[in-house]
Amino acid sequence: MNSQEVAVAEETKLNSRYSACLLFSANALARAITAIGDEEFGRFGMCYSHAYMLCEVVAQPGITPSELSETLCLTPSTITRLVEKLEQKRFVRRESEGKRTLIYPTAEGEAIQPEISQAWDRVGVRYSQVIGETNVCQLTQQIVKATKALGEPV
Amino acid sequence: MNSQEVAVAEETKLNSRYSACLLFSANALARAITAIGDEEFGRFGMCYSHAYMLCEVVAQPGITPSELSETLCLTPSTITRLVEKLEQKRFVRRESEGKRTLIYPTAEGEAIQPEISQAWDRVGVRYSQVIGETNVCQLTQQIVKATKALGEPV
DNA sequence: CAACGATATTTGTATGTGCAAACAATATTT
DNA sequence: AAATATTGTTTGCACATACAAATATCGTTG
Repeated sequence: MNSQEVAVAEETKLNSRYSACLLFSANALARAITAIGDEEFGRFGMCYSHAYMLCEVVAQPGITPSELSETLCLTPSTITRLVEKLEQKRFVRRESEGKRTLIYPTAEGEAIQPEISQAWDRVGVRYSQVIGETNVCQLTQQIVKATKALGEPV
Repeated sequence: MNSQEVAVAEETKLNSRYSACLLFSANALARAITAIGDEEFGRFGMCYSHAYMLCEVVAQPGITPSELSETLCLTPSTITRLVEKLEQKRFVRRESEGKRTLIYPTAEGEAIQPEISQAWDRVGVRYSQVIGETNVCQLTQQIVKATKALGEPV
């Protein structure tokens, strides 16, 4: 909290400021972390979601959008858009099977996946440098816990 | 981590999976928290950023975009867009002063601000219900710390 | 087996956000 | 005092994401 925020906190309830703070810092953290990711994956013309998605497709050829939606914590429609982009870059291809869609890596996709993995490693190193290795684990665990709690029915 | 992710983790380096996990869960958390906020502020046709911005403008009439950018952890261009929307809703007005722009609340803006504050309270209550009161504080502190660390020059 | 409900995916539309460039005004240097 | 650099704000463009509606297919029930 900066001095301005503290001043505001005195006028209103501290409790609500905390919520505001959590909301903002959670988004700010996500943006800051994403920035590091995008910096690494930008050279492939990807964002972190594409990068993770490609790894999943290589690891599980024939994976469906629904499964990806679950794994990536993203809406099916978002998955479609991400797959489109990856398809346009010739890293994956789609195959219709009934009402489902199976997603397979192309040769190019398989070829580039190791580089993507290396980029993930670099991202990890950079997090640790900035946040501290133990903090990364703690933070991740706490965030995962909170996210799970929020994901459950209220 | 679900069973699929665990399987993947065994194939690649665990370390890099942790980074992936942090990146994703940070974004997932931000989305989940934002969803609660938007639910409360949606009735005003606002997102949480508008809501917080309006509170800041009421608290500090004549605040500039730069200052808001600092407080809200958002890019100046984003601030411009948010102010435009708030202006269009007649909650704030802009006044040019040299190269700066001063933002003032309108009467409507001042009138609605208490309702917004109440919405912030409700958001806080809902967080506590789901995540747990003590966890909210811990999580917020840890996130703020990490965000600050990431904001500093590397 | 035909009809209807459930599930999987895609498309249309909208939004918050950021980057880079364009302005506009102030500050600094020569 | 003129030229140049710096600072503050806005605009153009792009992107990840979500929601709601439209399709398409599958499963189930009458």
